[in-house]
Parts: sequence; structure tokens; C-alpha cells
Amino acid sequence: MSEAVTPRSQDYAAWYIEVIQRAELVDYGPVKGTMVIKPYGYALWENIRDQLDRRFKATGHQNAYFPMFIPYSFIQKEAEHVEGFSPELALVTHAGGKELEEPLVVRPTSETIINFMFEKWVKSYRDLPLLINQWANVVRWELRPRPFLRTTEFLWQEGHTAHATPEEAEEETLRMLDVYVDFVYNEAAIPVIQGRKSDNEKFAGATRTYTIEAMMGDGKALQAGTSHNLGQNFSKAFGTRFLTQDGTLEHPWQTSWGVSTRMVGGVIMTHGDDKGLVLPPRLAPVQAIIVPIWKNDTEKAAVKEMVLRVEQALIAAGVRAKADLSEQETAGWKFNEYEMRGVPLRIEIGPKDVEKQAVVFARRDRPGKEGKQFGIPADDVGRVATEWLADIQQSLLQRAIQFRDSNIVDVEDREQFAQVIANGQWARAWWAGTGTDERKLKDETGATLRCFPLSQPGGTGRCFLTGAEATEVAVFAKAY
RNA sequence: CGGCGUGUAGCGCAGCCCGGUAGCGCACUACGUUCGGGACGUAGGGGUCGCAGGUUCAAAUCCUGCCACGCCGACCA
Repeated sequence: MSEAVTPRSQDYAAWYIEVIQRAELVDYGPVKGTMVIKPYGYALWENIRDQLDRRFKATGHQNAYFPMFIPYSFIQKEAEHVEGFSPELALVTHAGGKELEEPLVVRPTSETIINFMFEKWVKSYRDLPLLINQWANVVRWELRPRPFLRTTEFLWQEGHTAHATPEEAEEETLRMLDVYVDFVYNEAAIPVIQGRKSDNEKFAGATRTYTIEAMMGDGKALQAGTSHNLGQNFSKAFGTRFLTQDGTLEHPWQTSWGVSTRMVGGVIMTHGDDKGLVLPPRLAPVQAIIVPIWKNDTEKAAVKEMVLRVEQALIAAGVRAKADLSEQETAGWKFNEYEMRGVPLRIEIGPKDVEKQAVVFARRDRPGKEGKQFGIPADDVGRVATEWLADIQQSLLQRAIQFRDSNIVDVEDREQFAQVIANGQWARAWWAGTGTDERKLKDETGATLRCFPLSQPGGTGRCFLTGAEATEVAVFAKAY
């Protein structure tokens, strides 16, 4: 831990791998594709989780927990679903010292087992809407894992709802997409493009998938959350029916929606810089780190006293503050260490500050002198820190929006498209192509159709690939 | 599953061609000096050299097989 990380600007992939390990977010597990989320990384995930959970409850959802083992036959009930998930299933074939009569699937997602239960629970329109969320781990056997972004086992939430009408289901699907949008902007400071997935890219078993797509620091797209309108696909497969108000039987219309530990990767890759992590204050496990500076025991006593007093004042003001009084490292070492760990605000307190009863503030989002302010009265730290944190949160969002907007380019023909993609940017264009066209485009340029943005220009245009008349524009990019 | 790499101390690596006491930097432990942007000195601790065979008086080093991991592709929250 002696050297700085590889600068982000120099080698993005190396930077990511180094930062997540050096900042102690994560460690590799013994099985390929598995990761250990270490306390600092888990604290970040807990903040993400809590902020999402709060919003789910506020929109009327209840948490529940469904089993991790799913009978293999369940997965097979929905044709598209089984086709989509088969290659990445982990199967339990032996247990209790014997071969099982029917293999069990370690859940890759819970639509099937939840619908098996819904079939028992839903009898009447009075049982609807049924609004359930589950926090759980899921397993998808990945061929090419990357910590947080794509791991064999990951943590997530999966919402599962059932409704009496297709309109209600569609409303719910979009409502939860909005919840995600609200979360990423206001908590994670990550701007996104919200839109609808193409048939190629939609969830296996959904009639329609909506997504939030975030732009990472290297220009690649990250699908940061999805919300699916499942139609009646699963309720039909599982025979779930309810009696309507007019006495007829109907299959309920359903939704599912999820955000995973991938979001942690999104936070890292949206805000990080050459020196390491940059965490948005609202999600940062530690919002303010207090670093003391002293030369001798006399200074030490006075500095220490003030450091603890400032720490208490910050905590009283609702700031997640921590004082680092360890004597193993120098102040300079700590400065660099906490910058690497992305702590939004650093407070320096030395003998000169004790004398003036003032402290030094340094903000992580603006490196060096520019982000440093001397002489902040010790009595004001709570108020000023709160203001600074709010300002840092805003600046991070504004910077990310600026970055996103300046890297989405409207293109009109193939040549321009290829150029924009090769340049690491996103291409936006009229699109009337087929799934086959999408695949061809990916083979040629590496870009995939990320989504049809919900915000459309209106009218019609010429498809940049086929020249046919198109009614929608789509956004294309290389993706994680 | 295809292509290319890499496995030696917690991490990063050298040693392998040309077999002969397993090394370097960081980290770790102790003590002292330091301390407003990654300090220094002295003394220490730590290794089945990925695994299994083979060749040899002797293998990290040569030979054979296997395994794992990483990067690039096909698949994905």
C-alpha cells in the first residue's frame, strides 16, 4: 500500500481493479467469479440498500424472503425464461448424501418460485395489487466475471408485483423505474438515460423491459437497474388466476424490478479519478475524516482534544465523521489514503489550528489547493460540513451530467456511428432495424442498443442503418 | 469454449535460458528519531517456489501431465 494507484486516465481497467482492492471494498473469493465484500464496501452497499428500501416502502411495498433453492421444473415453465437462463444456472444434484430426484436450481432470479407462491395467495381482485420486494443473493454462472459488475453470486433486491389490469402493471413498472431514477440522481449522483430495451436485450420472460443506463468514466454504458413488465407470462405459466369484480377469471399482470451490487461498481466508475475513489457524500460510509497533525506531546494533547471535540460536533450535526488518531502513519500518508478511499471531506487540525480555534477543510472532488479552505471556525464545523457535503453531492452530479451530455452524439449514418463508438462515446440515432441488425452492428462495432430513451424527439426519421422510416431514436454504446 | 499470458512471502516482482544455501521492494514486528501532502535508521519474523509424476548425486530451474487465475473474444444484473 505504498504507491499510488495506476491513474484512471492511464489504464481504466487496471485502475478499477486496483482501487477496489486498495480501498478495501472487495477481495476475491476462492471460487472463480466470487467476491468478498469487505466492511468498507459493504457499508457502501448498506447505504445504497437503505436508500432504496426506504423508497420501496414509501411506494407501498413490503419485504419478504423466498427460498434460494428452486425446483428445476419451475424454471422450465416459461419458455423464454428457461432459454435465457439455462446457460448460467447452478444446479444442486446431490444433497443429504444422495442424488436428488429432481435437481434444484440456485436462484438466478425468483420469478418462478414467487409465482408458485402467488398462485396460492391470489384468489380475488381484493388480493391485488400484491407488492413484494426481496433482498437476496442470486447466482448466475458467469464466464467472465468482474468484481461488482459481473460476479457469479451477487446481492440485489428484486421487486415482484401482481396487478388486476395491464395498465396497472405498466404503471408500476414505470413507477419503479422512476424510483431508481430518483435514487441514482439524488443519492448516487449518477445521471442516467432511462429507456426501453429492445427485444434482443429485454429480460428473458418479460413483455417489456425498462432500464436506466449510466455512462462510466471510460464512456462505457452500465445497465444500472431494470424494471420489467412481465405481462401474464408467469401467471399463465403458473396458473395464477383471480376472480374479477364482475366474476370472471383472469391471470394477473405482473412486474419485477431489480438493482444489484453492480450499483457499487457504477458509483466507483462514475465518480472516481486518478487518485482513486470519489464517493458521493450521501452514500459515503465516512463523510468526513479528521486528520490530526502534531510534532510533540504538548501539541499532541491539545490537537487530540480539539479533534475529538470537532468529531463530536460533526456527529451531533448528523455527519458521518471519523477521527484518525492512529500514530502509525504520518498526516501526509493519511491525506493520500483517504483520498484513495474517496472520503468526500477531510478536516485537518494541527497546532496552528488549535491556536486559532479553527480547522482546515479539503474537499475530495476538487484536488489540491483549490479544494482547500483554511480558518473555518471550530464552532461552525457542523454547519459548514453539512453545507460542503451538500455542495459536493451537487457538484458530482453536475459534473457527471456534463460528462454524459457531452459524450452522446447524434449520428446519421454508419460511418459516423462507427466513429463515435470507436471514440468511446454513445451514439444516438433513428432506428428501425431488426434484432439481426443489432447483432450485426455489435459484431462490427462492439456497440449494443442500450435503450430507446423515454424522452423522444417526436416525429419520424430515417434509420441510420437501414434507411427505413423510423419512429424512435435509440442509444447505442459499448457496455459492461 | 477459442486466442494470448501468468502461477516464487500478505502485495508487486527477480531468479529459470546455463540445475548446486530462495532473493529484492513494499507491507508486518520491536526500539529510537520524525510528523502542515505517501518519513528515516537499526534489529527482526514470515516461503510445501500452483499440483502430480519423471530425469539427476542434486530441480524454483530440465521433461511430461494436470489445475488455477488474468486479459482479449462468444453470453450476461
